[in-house]
Amino acid sequence: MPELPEVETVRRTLLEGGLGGLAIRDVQVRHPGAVHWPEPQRFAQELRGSRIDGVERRGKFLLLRLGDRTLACHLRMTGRLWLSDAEAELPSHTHVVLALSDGRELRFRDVRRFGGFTLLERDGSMAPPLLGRLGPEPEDLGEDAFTEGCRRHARSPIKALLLDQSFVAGLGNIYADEALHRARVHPRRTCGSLSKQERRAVRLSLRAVLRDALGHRGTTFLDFRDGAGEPGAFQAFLRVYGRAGLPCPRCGTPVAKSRVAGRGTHFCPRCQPEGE
DNA sequence: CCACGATCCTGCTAGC
DNA sequence: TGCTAGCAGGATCGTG
Repeated sequence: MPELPEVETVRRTLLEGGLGGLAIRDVQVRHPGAVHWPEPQRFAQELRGSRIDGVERRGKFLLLRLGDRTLACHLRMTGRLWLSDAEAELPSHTHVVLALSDGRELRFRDVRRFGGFTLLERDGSMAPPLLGRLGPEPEDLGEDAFTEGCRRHARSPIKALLLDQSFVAGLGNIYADEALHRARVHPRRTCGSLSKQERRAVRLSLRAVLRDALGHRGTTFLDFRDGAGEPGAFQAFLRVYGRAGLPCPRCGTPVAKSRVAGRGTHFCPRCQPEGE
């Protein structure tokens, strides 16, 4: 499940692969559900001939700058976006293919079909609603904003707040669990119950775990591949996510798993006590 | 406004 | 061994 470090790794590898400056020569929409706006025919028509001036990221959105327009892509659960030789076999579930001016292709594949593209209109309308109300990047999440978020959602578990993209952009299930473990805060603790020190620990842990994960080019738990088709390496450094029953690397207590905020949630019952 | 459950989708796997 | 029910979850929508 691509989160901030994975999407940023895709962005960097697409640029390293030379995507910047190429033009889109042709557009093939093989599954219409992968194009959220506009209708596939107009989508293809409008992209044809556009030059890719840059590749940016905001939260978990990849943003391809095309002159005065922007093509937004969200990978959701299983989306992949990568540069490929046109001759390479087309994998199953490849929903969109952009033929590029150097003969290669930018391909989008998404087994679970949750992800896809939105072409942002020049006037800013028809952006994915979320894109307009994304919270700050984790690096820019300050103490005051964190405190305010905890006040507004005082009765929610802290994990739910971390997953709320309008509070902070880019976190998903893996890094929410990992950050809370580093901060020694139980995922079910309510936002309103956190002390100033605990809020600070969570906020700084977010930055730390995302920085470490980016340094290892993201986590490949099942599906993730970067813009060159390569997996990440951070899965070897996960402390709780996907490690139910295995020893906590800090204290040796078996990692527990339960449901918090409707999500599978991993934590160390000793390092992250639920009470207090 | 806020909290939470259902929903989408397909592949994997635990369990019978 | 083979089948199936349940699980995985990011974001949205509807309900209370």
